[in-house]
Amino acid sequence: MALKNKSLYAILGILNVSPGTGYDIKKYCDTVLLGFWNENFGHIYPTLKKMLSDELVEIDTSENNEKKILYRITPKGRLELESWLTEETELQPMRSEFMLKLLFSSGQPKEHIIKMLEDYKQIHVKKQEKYLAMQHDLEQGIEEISKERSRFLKAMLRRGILSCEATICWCNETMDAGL
Amino acid sequence: MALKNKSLYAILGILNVSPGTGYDIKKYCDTVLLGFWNENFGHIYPTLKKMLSDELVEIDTSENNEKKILYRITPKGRLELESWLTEETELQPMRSEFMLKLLFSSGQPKEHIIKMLEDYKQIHVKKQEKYLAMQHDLEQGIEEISKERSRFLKAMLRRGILSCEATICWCNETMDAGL
DNA sequence: GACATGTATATCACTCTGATATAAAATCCA
DNA sequence: TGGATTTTATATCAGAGTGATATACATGTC
Repeated sequence: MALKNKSLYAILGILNVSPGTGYDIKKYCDTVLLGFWNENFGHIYPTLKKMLSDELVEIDTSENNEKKILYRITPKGRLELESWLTEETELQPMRSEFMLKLLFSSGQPKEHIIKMLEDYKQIHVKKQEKYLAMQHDLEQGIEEISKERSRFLKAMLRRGILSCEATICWCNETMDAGL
Repeated sequence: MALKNKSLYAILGILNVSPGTGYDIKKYCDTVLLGFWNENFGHIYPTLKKMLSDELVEIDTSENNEKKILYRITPKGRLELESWLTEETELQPMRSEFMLKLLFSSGQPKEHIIKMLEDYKQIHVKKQEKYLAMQHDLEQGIEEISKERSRFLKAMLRRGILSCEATICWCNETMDAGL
């Protein structure tokens, strides 16, 4: 199977919520997707152009702001999104620079390894706090979202919180064990 | 800062354990690194060539198996590895296709979403079982490794186990909540 | 002896990344 | 009012990283 452009599906999914510019798509990834999906302009714009020629998206001409290009998903695009949504997801390979570095740190002084773990822990403590705050806001209903979508967002937040929890626990455990 | 070739550090770290071929490096990633670090031949071979011209590695001519190219880390390479080992590690962005798909599945039938979660859970149950078996083997001392390195391997395994645990818990919780 | 698997190197098209350039509009604040 | 900064917006580039594929010899096995 040929390599698949995954950004295409992210874009279809986002435009299916509401039409938007390339910039909007990037912003959506950085906020709503809670860091679970990274996207770059250097990939968004060329992909949008390709999607346009493949008729998966079209340009919304209602708002003709010269510079701004508003994309909308087409029925063909919705079909493509649906087919991705129903197909099985394979686990993608990981590249954890931290874990790589840790394994090769067996010769490093103990204090340095403890510092590594402490820094890593702090990053996840901060991340978890951010998720908890967002969870709180979502429960207070500060932002206007449909009940349906809010359930999915809550599940994603919960995932982030549990994942940080596991990492923090592991850091503590590993530091207590003396490496 | 320019984009950094991380494979270079993985290769330096591996060759610092013992000299090896490009093939050995790939095998090390697939086994010892427990899936925490993915590497491709398509990147290993060109990177090794570049490292050779940068004098970070050299060719071990003791075993002249014609076809086989045995690389060894140089003092310059060891210096480069050391500098990477002591510098801070930033958290790299994530791309979880599963989480992306989940968020866009709010319109899908409930049974389909439950199946998605169940499949995802099973993948992590299997993965955790594999880690547990390896942990058991390591404790039995089946493989010959130094005490020092074994401590680091145990920490990595523990990380994998806890991470799977968190994912499995989240899947159960999310399925029980009915979405 | 045929067939499959493992070891080994290499290349290709394509995906993805982060830096950088450019410029207009909105916001800040003094 | 005006200057400075931030936000919005598009675009390109070199280089990192991916997975498929080709080739070929060695080893194991049935």
